[in-house]
Amino acid sequence: MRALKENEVASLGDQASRSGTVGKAMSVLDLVANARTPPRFTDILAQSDQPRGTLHRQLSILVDEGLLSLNRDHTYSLGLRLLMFASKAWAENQFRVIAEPHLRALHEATGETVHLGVLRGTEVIYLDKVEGRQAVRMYSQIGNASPAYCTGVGKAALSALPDEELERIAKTIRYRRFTDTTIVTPEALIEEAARIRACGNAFDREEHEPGIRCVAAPIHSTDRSFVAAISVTGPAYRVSEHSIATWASIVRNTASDIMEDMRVRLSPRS
Amino acid sequence: MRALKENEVASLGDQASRSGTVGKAMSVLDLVANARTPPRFTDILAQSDQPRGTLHRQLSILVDEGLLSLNRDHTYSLGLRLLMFASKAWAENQFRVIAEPHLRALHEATGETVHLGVLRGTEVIYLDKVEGRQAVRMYSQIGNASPAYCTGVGKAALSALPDEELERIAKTIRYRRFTDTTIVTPEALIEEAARIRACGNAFDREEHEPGIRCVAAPIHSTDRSFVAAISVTGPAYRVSEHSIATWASIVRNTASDIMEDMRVRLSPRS
DNA sequence: CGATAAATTCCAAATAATGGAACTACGTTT
DNA sequence: AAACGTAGTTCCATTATTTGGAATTTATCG
Repeated sequence: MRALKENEVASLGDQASRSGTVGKAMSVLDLVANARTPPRFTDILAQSDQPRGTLHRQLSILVDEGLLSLNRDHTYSLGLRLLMFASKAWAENQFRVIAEPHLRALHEATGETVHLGVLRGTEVIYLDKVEGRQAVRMYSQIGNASPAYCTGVGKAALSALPDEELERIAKTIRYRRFTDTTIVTPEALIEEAARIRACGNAFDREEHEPGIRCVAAPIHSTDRSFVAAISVTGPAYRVSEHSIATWASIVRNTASDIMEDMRVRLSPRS
Repeated sequence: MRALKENEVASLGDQASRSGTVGKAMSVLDLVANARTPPRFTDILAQSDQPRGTLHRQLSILVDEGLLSLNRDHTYSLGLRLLMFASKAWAENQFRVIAEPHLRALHEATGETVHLGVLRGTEVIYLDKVEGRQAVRMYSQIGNASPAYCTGVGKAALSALPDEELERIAKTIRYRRFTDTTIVTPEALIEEAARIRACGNAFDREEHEPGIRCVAAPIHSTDRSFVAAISVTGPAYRVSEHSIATWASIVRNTASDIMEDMRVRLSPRS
């Protein structure tokens, strides 16, 4: 059994395998989702802390429910029902709906790719994306989770958290150096958040991927229980430091327009 | 408790609320997903056959797991974790990956929107879409479920089912007349499937939406345990009956190319 | 402010999940 | 071809989780 102490904060971010049946089922889904290649029963068993019989039954249930699919070669992949759920989750997400026209406007103004991401634990989940030529696959990015500490959207969102929350999360993160400029300590991250609060923008200066530059600005609900961010991103060869600096205020303004719209449209009784 | 007889086929398609804890949880998700507007606790309670206490705890668990989110006004919406799962489900779906280049080629050849959908019970779920101008929102369609009996992709997929399966499903469907030409009886649907089998193409002649025309062709695994279809769709004002007829063979050929690719790449040990 | 409805908490009873072991299917080696 | 090993599946008494009615707290409206 998974050692899980009294004070189980079990905050999301890592694979939280709670005591409940649903939680266990989700842990199994996570295992399948995070596998490099569709795992076989034994592969999942090795990763999981559950006995054979139990795991097997859980998998069967997930397959029956359409959350997993069992391929002919006995490997498991995520099921189509998840797509159905996600499609509705996305289409009906009020925040996304409200932000959408602003994202389009921001794209018009800058000509570069615009992202909308929300913070979930130590990660940002991309909720929307507006780009010009559809060079990359559509659906790409949306739903993707990236580390918050080394992306423009992520750092902007973190900066909007209350101090204690920020500190707690900064300590929770397991830092990994992606490039020379990646932030790799809680202290540096908290400092960076202070800078972002001061100027209103987060910058990603090739901290996650070399060759990618980005300006972002935070968005939050009035009580900060919900934080998100928008960004403009582009390849370094096309987007100079100067362009980035120029866009900073437009991005900030777009962010506050979105917040204003949220305040109005998500007020008491909408 | 939900009356659910001995012979509970409980085939998917309608909201299958099984006995298991996970099944119940998914039923709750379905209720939220199918609500017109984010439901409050009481709204869900009214739809659900569960007692207050039980339902409330289930909702709490789903919120904790990130499958639902509880908005400030006490309404529930689908959670972001579903987006994360779906994003991986989509990106890693082998069938979709294999089909993708063929869909692109088909779009090049026709200039109209190409869809890829798989059959799930009485519905088709759109797995991919290739279109020219990104007039409509990206993400649109993908993950959407539509009735199989009145869409090109759906009818094509149904035609690929073994006879007994087709018959069983034809009887399960609850038909609804969308337009003048909508098929509304099991018999008519089975006849239509026979026609599709004979010529290799399904046509949607404004059966679901007026003003929309479509040619489709079925795709299936060798054992037909998995059936899908592709289609070319366009507005009637731009796409004549004649264009549709012209594209029929290209669509069929694309479908068989995809099947061939599947046979090769999804063979015993890939 | 008081009244009413909605949301949340509680805990003994009911039920579903557990997990070790036994069994089957399949592919590999001698 | 038989024996072996590995991967997958089934079984059922035990155990832990879910259940659900009622009581409590919190929000909403006149």
